Amino acid sequence: MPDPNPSAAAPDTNRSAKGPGRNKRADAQRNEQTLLTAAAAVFVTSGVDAPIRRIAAEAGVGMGTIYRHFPTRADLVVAVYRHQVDACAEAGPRLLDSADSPFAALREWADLFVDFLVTKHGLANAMQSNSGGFEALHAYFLDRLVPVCEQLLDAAAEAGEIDPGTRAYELMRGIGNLCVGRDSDPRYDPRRLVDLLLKGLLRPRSTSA
Amino acid sequence: MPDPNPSAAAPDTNRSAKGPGRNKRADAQRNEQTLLTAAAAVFVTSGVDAPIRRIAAEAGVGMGTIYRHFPTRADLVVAVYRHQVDACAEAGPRLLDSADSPFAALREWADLFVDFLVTKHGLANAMQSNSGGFEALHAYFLDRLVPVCEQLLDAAAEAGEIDPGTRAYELMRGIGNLCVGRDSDPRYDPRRLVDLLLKGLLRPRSTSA
DNA sequence: TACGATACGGAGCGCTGTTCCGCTTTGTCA
DNA sequence: TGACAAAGCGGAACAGCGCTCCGTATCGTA
Repeated sequence: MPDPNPSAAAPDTNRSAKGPGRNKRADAQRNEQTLLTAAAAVFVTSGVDAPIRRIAAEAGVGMGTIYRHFPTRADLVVAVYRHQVDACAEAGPRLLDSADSPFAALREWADLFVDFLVTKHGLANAMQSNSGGFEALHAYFLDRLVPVCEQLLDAAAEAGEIDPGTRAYELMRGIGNLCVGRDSDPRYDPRRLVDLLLKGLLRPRSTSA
Repeated sequence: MPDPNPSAAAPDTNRSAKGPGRNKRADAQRNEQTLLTAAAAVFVTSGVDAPIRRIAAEAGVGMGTIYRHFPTRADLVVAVYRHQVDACAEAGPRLLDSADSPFAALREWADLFVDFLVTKHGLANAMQSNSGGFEALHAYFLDRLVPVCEQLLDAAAEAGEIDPGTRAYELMRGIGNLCVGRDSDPRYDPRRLVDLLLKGLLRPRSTSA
């Protein structure tokens, strides 16, 4: 959690009143984080309509805890969304350090990104009402993630692994489009196609060039 | 789930093969009609997601009867849709005979049409999957209803109640658009606006001209 | 350490979709 | 006409869900 954003009274972009509890008890804060992670995992496998019970079980908490932190399903989905955006954004630089190469980092990052898209697409359905808030979240998504993706692309290009020229927005949108459709048709695995897309970025290996 | 659903496959001009059961027992045929009428009424007040129990109660039948006739909710919604289209189409000429004037007939017809739109809009949500079948149903809707509306408009124009020129498709689409949104906000009553729209067609009464 | 305040867990309620089977109605045939 | 299989009906019963409520456990503080 690199950005705990402690007690500052600054005009916080958001969460000033609702976000990760500022004055909450330690266990409550822990549970909130646990819930966000667990919900994200469940969303990936069962969609954003997964039973509350299942999410509670995954997190190892009672249902009451979920309802206390996130009174409505939309609240939970939105919170997971933001959490995932943040996690994805923070993962970029970290992967760049830990992975074998910038391109490897990009592939790992894309994997996280695909997980996140499940939540993102589910969000649209879960928020048919207040579409205004949805657009704000989309803007947040772009602000945070495009630069990270850009950074990964640049690093890979600088390392000579891929040709420069492909832009982050375009790539992210392409990945996003590959992931539309909530069916679990075994004949269509978005992840496989995303990997293909990424491999397409690669320059021919020097051995063959 | 590529379900081999025969009802959505062929947009049969009408009931030649699937409609009100040809070889069914008399009581079964009666029940099917009763159900279609009852479901339509419930849809208007509670939307297409109304509990099956409520529809069964409205029709005065058991739940088993609904499931026997319409295995899935989509089946029921589609059947109601067709039924409503037919009813609306047949009501046009009848109202022209029975109402005080062609314009009065048009207003009454519009009232039926607004009821029907609830089902129509619900249909889009209920058929997110096989959108192909949906387009076929929409075509059926246009084929059957536009001519009827045209007839009503022409009759009113011929009687000198309204100015000629307004086309049926445009009017129907206008009414349809006034009815979007499923909220039961008391501040927005589509029916009131539709009535306004229709009054707008009227020529000034001869007394003032 | 002692004691509110805070948060937790999950049993319980009411609602839903869906199935299943004993009973009723219908159509037919002698 | 009466009898009898087949077709159809009703609704109890089951399973799964969202959501609430309150006795209990944990935390932070004096």
